[in-house]
Amino acid sequence: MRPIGAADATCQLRDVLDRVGDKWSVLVMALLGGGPRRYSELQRSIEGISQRMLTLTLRSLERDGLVERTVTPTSPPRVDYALTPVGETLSVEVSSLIRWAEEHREYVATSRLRYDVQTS
Amino acid sequence: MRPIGAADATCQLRDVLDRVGDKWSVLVMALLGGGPRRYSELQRSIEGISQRMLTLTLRSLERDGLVERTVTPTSPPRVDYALTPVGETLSVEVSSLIRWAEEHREYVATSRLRYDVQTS
DNA sequence: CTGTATCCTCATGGATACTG
DNA sequence: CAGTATCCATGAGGATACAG
Repeated sequence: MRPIGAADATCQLRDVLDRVGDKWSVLVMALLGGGPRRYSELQRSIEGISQRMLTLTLRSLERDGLVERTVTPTSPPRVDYALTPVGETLSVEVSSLIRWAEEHREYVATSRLRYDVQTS
Repeated sequence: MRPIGAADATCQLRDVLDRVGDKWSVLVMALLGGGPRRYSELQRSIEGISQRMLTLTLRSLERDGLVERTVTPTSPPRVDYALTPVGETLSVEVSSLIRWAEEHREYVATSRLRYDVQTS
């Protein structure tokens, strides 16, 4: 069996997983799954994200062809972000991951407590 | 609408997503989804993981109640790792994420090329 | 074989200030 | 409003050596 995550030319699983696994992409994708959003909406909706990271995250997602950026050159400018068709398919996965996290965070918290007690 | 990822006591989405989003957990979970594995099997199967990170990843997953560790005190010792029932449910999500990555890595690669060309 | 212990590097990402 | 530019701290994670 070929090692998983092998760094050869055909399998750049790592590349894609790294992007999905960064700190903010999952949350951004999930939000855009609910429809297009403006830059400021995203910033308000995502607790704790800095301007810098929101921009970097959106640029990466755009670069990967998952998000589309639309500028309306009014004054002040308006920029909307929306999922591309492929982005939609990823947002489905991502939403289901978030649902898992919500459904099991209590179990995880309890497990951690027990583990920490037993190993201390 | 309450911000997603809010850091209050009831919503520790961040906590769980951080664990899932680290560099190796996803791959470990996916492998264990195929059944119990020995420490050395995991190390061989995951391209590029260091001993340190494999151990840390397994400890975290165990702490979260997602993986169970079984020591057989032979000489040399044998240690098997298996998913817990809740771990199984996560490994399903994770496998489906990996499948997405495999199915779309070509699209992502192409998108990146185009983006880099256009913005250079 | 299955780890632990150190050391050290580098990239992630936060804070802040500034701009069209 | 929607960014960019800079600086900087932190910690994730690799390399290596050692141990039960």
